[in-house]
Amino acid sequence: MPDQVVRPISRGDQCALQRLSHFSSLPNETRDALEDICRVRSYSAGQTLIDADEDAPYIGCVVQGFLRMQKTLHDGRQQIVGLLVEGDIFGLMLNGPMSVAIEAATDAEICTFHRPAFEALLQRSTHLEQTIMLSVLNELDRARDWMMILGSTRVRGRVAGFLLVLCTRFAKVDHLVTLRDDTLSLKIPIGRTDLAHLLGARVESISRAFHALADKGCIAIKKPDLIEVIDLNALAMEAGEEDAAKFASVIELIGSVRRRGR
Amino acid sequence: MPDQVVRPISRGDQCALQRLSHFSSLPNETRDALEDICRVRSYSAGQTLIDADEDAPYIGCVVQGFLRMQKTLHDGRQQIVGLLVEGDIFGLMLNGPMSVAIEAATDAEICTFHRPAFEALLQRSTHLEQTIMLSVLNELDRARDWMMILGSTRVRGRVAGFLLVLCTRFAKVDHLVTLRDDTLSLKIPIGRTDLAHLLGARVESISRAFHALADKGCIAIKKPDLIEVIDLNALAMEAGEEDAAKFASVIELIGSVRRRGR
DNA sequence: CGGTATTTTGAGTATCGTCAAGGCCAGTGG
DNA sequence: CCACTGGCCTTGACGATACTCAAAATACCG
Repeated sequence: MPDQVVRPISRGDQCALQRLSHFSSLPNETRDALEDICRVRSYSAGQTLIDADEDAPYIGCVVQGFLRMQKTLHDGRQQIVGLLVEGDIFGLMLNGPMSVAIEAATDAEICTFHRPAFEALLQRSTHLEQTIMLSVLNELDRARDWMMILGSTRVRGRVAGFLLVLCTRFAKVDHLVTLRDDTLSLKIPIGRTDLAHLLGARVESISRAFHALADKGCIAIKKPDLIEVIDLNALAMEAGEEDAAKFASVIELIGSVRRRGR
Repeated sequence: MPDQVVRPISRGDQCALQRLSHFSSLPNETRDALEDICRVRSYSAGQTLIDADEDAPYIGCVVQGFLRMQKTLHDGRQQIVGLLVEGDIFGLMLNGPMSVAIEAATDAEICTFHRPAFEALLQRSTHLEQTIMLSVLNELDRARDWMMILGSTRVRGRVAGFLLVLCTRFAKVDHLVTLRDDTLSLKIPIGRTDLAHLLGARVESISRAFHALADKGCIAIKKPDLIEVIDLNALAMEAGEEDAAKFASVIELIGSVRRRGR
């Protein structure tokens, strides 16, 4: 395995920090200070960024790619407790070491901040502190979304819920969600195995659930990791979602992104 | 249903804010300011504190009792995404209304803070902001614990995991966990129905899981809501927990509390 | 003591986990 | 160019588990 690439932020990267929505609203001086203590690291899929029960060596912010937060049980079973995407901040902790490991689910690029320097900056900048607070609150909300999904008794429901979360929370990320000729396409960023660990099921059940949803006419499986949403309402129904209304806005959002993009 | 009781903080309550571990470390002036904008409210079991998708009218802190955070699905199914206990803070939100409803699971007493006043105070006191940050990070950690539990494929495992969380995270609360003559007793603060909503299963499955754990010699069911832990290791095994070592410390903690208590 | 809510039990069916085998695809090396 | 290989996804069969519906037992409260 090649050594991870580490380099200071350079001219080409400066837009990187600005691109992340969290930091774009910061005053310039704070952002400059952040860039000073920022190093860019590249990881390849499968690499471990932070071991469980290890002091996180730094505070990180995902620039590109997907990370998985996971806990391992004594019997080797693994449970994914969250996905980190572009713009997400990790490595914050209360006191002791955090209890989750962080691995690259895909090739990934992240900004890292030396912990003491970052915390010092946090003290000085109320703006930054609020930004971080928002990030944490947002993550808490996402964690509750995962709980909702895991609460579904049927695996079909959990997979449907996952797809809907992809449509909403991850809509703005990369090119995961696209709308083309009125068909909504989803690129699933993680493999079936990870999906199984995330949704609390076995790989086979996940596979069967996908095909069951396809048979019901909710989705079409173009490739294992490329899903077309045929009937959003039916999908929401399977997930037990309260209302498909909130997805209409998503569609609109996607549409506007597309219009803006070309 | 009787009107909820609302009253300003009074002499007898002043210890309440101090008792909450979060606030005890605050500088006196900040705590005084908090007490100025604090009102005590009492709710009885089943009352709704905050509706979903409603702007939380205040920021709250549980003084006594249990609250449940829950989301309701269109089909009436409910999923509990967290329990709030003594010392927990709720009502913080990022922008829009929060997406969870909060109800009293038992009779409860809470401190409420007028939102604008609280947020103003938050601006002025870095100490308070850090306190809140810790609280949120802690809650995030708990949410991940719930995810771990929900990830268990067997209901038995989820119930076992719930009992262990009760031993650890809720150990310091009220008199939920007691050690008497070397037997560890747990008082389960919520009924089977809520438990089912929390663990993503049906009431009947929860009941069967309890009795299955009893048959295996892990626990003894004295009353439906009163459990004796017979074999902590076996329980941890059922939950798939990494290591029972971390529970040894809990036992010790309980022991010390008991010693201190009498 | 009665009345209600909660918990438990039972029987039948659907779903899922498990084990095993097969298929698809990309990269490798002949 | 093709066969081979390894990883991932899918499919099938079977046993274990959980959900559903219904009813009984228990606890709780006045």
